[in-house]
Amino acid sequence: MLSVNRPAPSAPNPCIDCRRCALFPICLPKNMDDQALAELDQIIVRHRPMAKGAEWLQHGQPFRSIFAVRSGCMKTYRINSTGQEQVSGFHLPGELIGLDAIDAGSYGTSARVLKECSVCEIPFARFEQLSEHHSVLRRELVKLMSQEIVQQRWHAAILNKQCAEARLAGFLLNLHDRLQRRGYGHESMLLSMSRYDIGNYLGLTVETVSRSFTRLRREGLLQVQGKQVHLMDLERLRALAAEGLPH
Amino acid sequence: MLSVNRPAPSAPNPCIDCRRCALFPICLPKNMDDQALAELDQIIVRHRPMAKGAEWLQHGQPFRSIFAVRSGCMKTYRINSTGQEQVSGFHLPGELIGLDAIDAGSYGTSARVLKECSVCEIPFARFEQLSEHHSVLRRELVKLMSQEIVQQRWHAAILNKQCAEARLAGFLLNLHDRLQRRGYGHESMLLSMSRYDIGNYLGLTVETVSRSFTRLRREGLLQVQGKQVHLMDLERLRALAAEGLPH
DNA sequence: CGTCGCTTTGAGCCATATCAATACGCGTGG
DNA sequence: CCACGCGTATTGATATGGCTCAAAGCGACG
Repeated sequence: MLSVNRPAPSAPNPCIDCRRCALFPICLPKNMDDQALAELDQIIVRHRPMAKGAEWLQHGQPFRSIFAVRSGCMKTYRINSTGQEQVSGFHLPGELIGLDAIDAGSYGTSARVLKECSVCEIPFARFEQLSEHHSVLRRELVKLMSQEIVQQRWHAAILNKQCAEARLAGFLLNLHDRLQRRGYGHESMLLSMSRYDIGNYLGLTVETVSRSFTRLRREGLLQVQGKQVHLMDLERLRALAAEGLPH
Repeated sequence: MLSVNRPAPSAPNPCIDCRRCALFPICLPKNMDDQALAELDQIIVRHRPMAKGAEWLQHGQPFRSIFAVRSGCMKTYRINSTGQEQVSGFHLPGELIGLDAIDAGSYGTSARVLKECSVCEIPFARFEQLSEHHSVLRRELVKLMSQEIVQQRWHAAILNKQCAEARLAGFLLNLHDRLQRRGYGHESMLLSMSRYDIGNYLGLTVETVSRSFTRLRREGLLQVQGKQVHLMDLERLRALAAEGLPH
C-alpha cells in the first residue's frame, strides 16, 4: 500500500537557487539581503521530487532539519495507540514542516507525499549559526512559527462545535486562501488529498465528507467533480463557515 | 457580568527580578547568562495581580508585547461571528500569551483572568533588540514557540474523534503534566476554570462534561469535589485518553 | 475489459446536544 | 447567624447529527 521514498522517474532539475525559485516571494528567504541569501542558499539541501505515496518523515526521528515544501503537497499525520491515522495538516508550497520538533528534539508527526513533491531541507544547526549574523533570518523563522500557531489554532477552532458542512466550507476556504497567498489564486482547486484524508483532518467520516460535498453542491456553493472543486460563492461559504452551527 | 481590569486588593508585591522568581527554572529566561538576564530584567514590565474576571487582552489589539503568566491562570478565547465564545487555551504560570500575534500584527485572541493572576510583559521590539546580542534569548523564544505549536496540535488532536470521556481524561492529564513540569506536581489539582470553559475548550456541552466527570469518578479514575480533582489512576486515565473511541 | 480503490448514496443506530428541573455553593444583606 | 438569590453544577428525558454498516457507482490502470 505504501510506496517507499523514491524520486519520480522524469523529475525536473530541482536545483535552482532561492532567488530564482517561484516561491521566493513567500518562502522563508523572502526578505533577505544578498549576503544572507547567498549564505542560506549554500546550506539548503534541495531534494529531488518524490512520488505520491512516498514517506518523507517518520514521527520520532531525531530533529535535524526544517523542511520547506517547494512543489506538490504533503500531509503530516500520526498513528495513535489504536493504530488509527490522525492527519494533522496539509502542506503547500512555501510551507514548513518540522517546527514542532525544535523543542521536542524529535519530529512529532510523519509526513507523506500527496502529490509529487520536492522539498528544501534546512539543517537547523547551520541555520542557527547563520542567524547569528543575519537578524532577518531569525525574524522570518519566528514569523513563520507564529503563522503555524495561527494555523493550528484555526484547525482546533474548526473541530470545535462546527457542523460537518461548516467544517468542509472552512477547510476549502482555508486552502483557497493559502493558495491565493501563494499566487495560485483561483476559485478552482485540484485537491490533492483523498476524501478519507479530508475527513480525518476534519474529524468526520468519509461518508459525511461526501454528503457534505453533495449538500454544498446542491445549494450552489460549489461545483465538484472528483478532486476538482470550484468555489462558486465565497461570500456564502464564508458565512456558512463562520456560523458553523447545525443546519 | 464582567469585572474590569483592577488589581486585587491585597496583592503581594510582584516586583521581583527573574532570578528570584519561583518560575525561573521553567520560564523564558531560564537558560540565560548573567548579562542577558540583567538586560532582560530591565525591559520586563511586571504588572500588579489582577482579579478573577478581569480582561487582560482584547483580540484585535495591535501587537506590542508578549506576556508571561507569573501566577494564577488565564484563558484565551475569541468571540465568533455568532457571538459565541470559543476558548482556545488555558495559561499556567510560566506560559506565554501573544505568540500568535507576532506575524499577524494583532492579537488573535482575548485573554481573561480565571484565578488572580499577575503577568510579566515583554515588549517585543526591545526583546528583539536584546536578542541581537544574546543568542540564548532567541533560542528560548523559538523553543517556547515550538512548544506552543505542539500544545495546539495536541488540542486539535483531542477534538478530533475522541469521545467525551477521553477528551476530559486527556485534558486533565495535560493540565497535570504542565503543572508537574512547573513544580506543582501532585495528583490533586484545583481547576481554576468552570465546567462551561472546559466544555467549550473540549468541544462539549457543560452537561456532557459533568456526566463525564461523574462516569470517570464512578469508574474509580478520579475523585471530584467541585473544582478539586484528584487523579486516582494515571495509568488507566492515559489508556482511556489514548484509546479515545466511544465506550 | 476486469480489477481495485475511491467515492457516493441509503437505512438504522448511538453519542452527544438540547431542553428542563433540581441541587449546590457562595456572597450579600437582614 | 441565617435567609435569600444568583451563578454553577448535576441529573434526567428526548431529539438529532453524524457514525456504522451495506451496497452500488465511478475511474484509473494494467
